[in-house]
Amino acid sequence: MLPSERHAIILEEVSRQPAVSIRSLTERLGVSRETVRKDIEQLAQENKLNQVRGGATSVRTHEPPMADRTQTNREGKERIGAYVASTIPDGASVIIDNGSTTLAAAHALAAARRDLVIYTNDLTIASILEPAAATVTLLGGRLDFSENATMGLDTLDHLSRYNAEYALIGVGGISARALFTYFSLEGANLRNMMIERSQRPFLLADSSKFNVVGQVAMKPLSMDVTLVVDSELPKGISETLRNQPVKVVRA
Amino acid sequence: MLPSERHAIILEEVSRQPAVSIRSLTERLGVSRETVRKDIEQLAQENKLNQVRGGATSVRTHEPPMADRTQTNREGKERIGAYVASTIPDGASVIIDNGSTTLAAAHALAAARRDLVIYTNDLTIASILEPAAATVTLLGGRLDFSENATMGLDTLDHLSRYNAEYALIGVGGISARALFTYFSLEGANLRNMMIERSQRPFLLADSSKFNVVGQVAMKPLSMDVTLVVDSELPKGISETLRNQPVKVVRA
DNA sequence: AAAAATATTGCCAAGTTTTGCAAAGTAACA
DNA sequence: TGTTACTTTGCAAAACTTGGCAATATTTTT
Repeated sequence: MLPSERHAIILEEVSRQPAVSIRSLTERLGVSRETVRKDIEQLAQENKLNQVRGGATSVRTHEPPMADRTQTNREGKERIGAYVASTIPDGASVIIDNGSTTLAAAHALAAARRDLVIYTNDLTIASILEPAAATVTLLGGRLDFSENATMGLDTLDHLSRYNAEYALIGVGGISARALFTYFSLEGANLRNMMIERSQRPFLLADSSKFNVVGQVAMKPLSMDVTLVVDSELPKGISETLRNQPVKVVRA
Repeated sequence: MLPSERHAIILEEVSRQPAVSIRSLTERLGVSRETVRKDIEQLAQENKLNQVRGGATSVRTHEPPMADRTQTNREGKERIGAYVASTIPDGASVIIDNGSTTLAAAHALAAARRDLVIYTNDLTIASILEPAAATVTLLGGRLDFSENATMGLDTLDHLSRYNAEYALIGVGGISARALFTYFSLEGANLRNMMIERSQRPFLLADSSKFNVVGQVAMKPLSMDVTLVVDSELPKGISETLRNQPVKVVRA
């Protein structure tokens, strides 16, 4: 393996992903840790990438604006994310919707898994999952800038062509009165179809969603789903769920 | 083994792979290290390949990564962008492909226009155009991370449902020999359809694309297009264009 | 939550291998 | 014999590996 070859490969990796580790590069390139480190050092001096502890990051400033939602009950979202990442095996196909909880799950997947086949309407999630994905398919449609995700009939139509093993779906609210609810019809329709298009759908709801009622209810569940929560469900809700094909898991 | 035979083999190897080592060539050719080195030295002088320590690399197989391309001939790209922004009226519908030249055009449009209806496969362009757009439709498909754009059959299929007044389309290269070329078949197919799907297609080519030949040629033009350039076209190219339905505009 | 144990990483200094370069040597051929 | 093409040789420079150690993260234990 020629030095110039290595440099090209390193740059390619770092342009495809936000970051690469020295560890992974030593395997990929078949050279020692030090050599990789020096390669990175060189490339960093040419401003082709940023050298960071343990590896390198891409030089481009591609930092999407993070909504406030990401911060509410962050720890709970991370626990939920870690749980689903441990459940989904390498190489699985996964549908992921847009939202702050699914974003946390995407982070966990990106760190833990490989060779996933991803379908998502969320641009941020699509970018994050690069290191863990064999392919990422972005669902087309009208772009909703506040969500940084696609929406609308085109998105539904595009999704309808796929089938995946897993689906990760956030909820707008979960309550005894209306069960799973969302804040827009488009969002509810999309999530309904995502459930139908997967063999093992996971609904993700951190505690900030408990007893929240959105304007649009989800269609009655036609298949078994797993609800992943970060803390115990309020009594009323868990009792209502008994009559539903919902298995509750506490992460 | 004749020198010319060796040269042919070396060039073939280097065109098949991004790089070859002297070591591997000595085995393949059955000659000494020094002979191979001198062969490479000669070929490098003829610009048939690049000499690097330990071997040789192909003179250019891939399009340079996006980060670099945005910088090459930036001023020219900006002039082209300003021109198309002045041509396209408020409220128009526009198809835009992914690329550094179209990115510059998107910047200009974002600053100057209102209420546009945008269709694009480029995530960066989609984000940039938020202030200028009534709606942005992102074409779905497999995400190409190096381009930050969607590609593939799904993208073609999604695009096929739309019609727009304008299209802004970059080229990989423009030459007298092969006319408009791209560096991937997927990219060429997508651009072909973009032209067909618009009433007034614009091809954008800054001077860094002149006399560059990509691997894939564009389909013969079936309708009138406007080619926007930032400086005078080389003689050979402009003469070849006389027989084509191409109107050339210098921005 | 703090502290201790463990693992990872950066950096440096040998030591080894590979490579580039130049000069001398050899073989083939007219 | 002289020319050309290639090989061989020798050496210095560059590249790569190895091992050690300190700094920094991470995990486990308390």
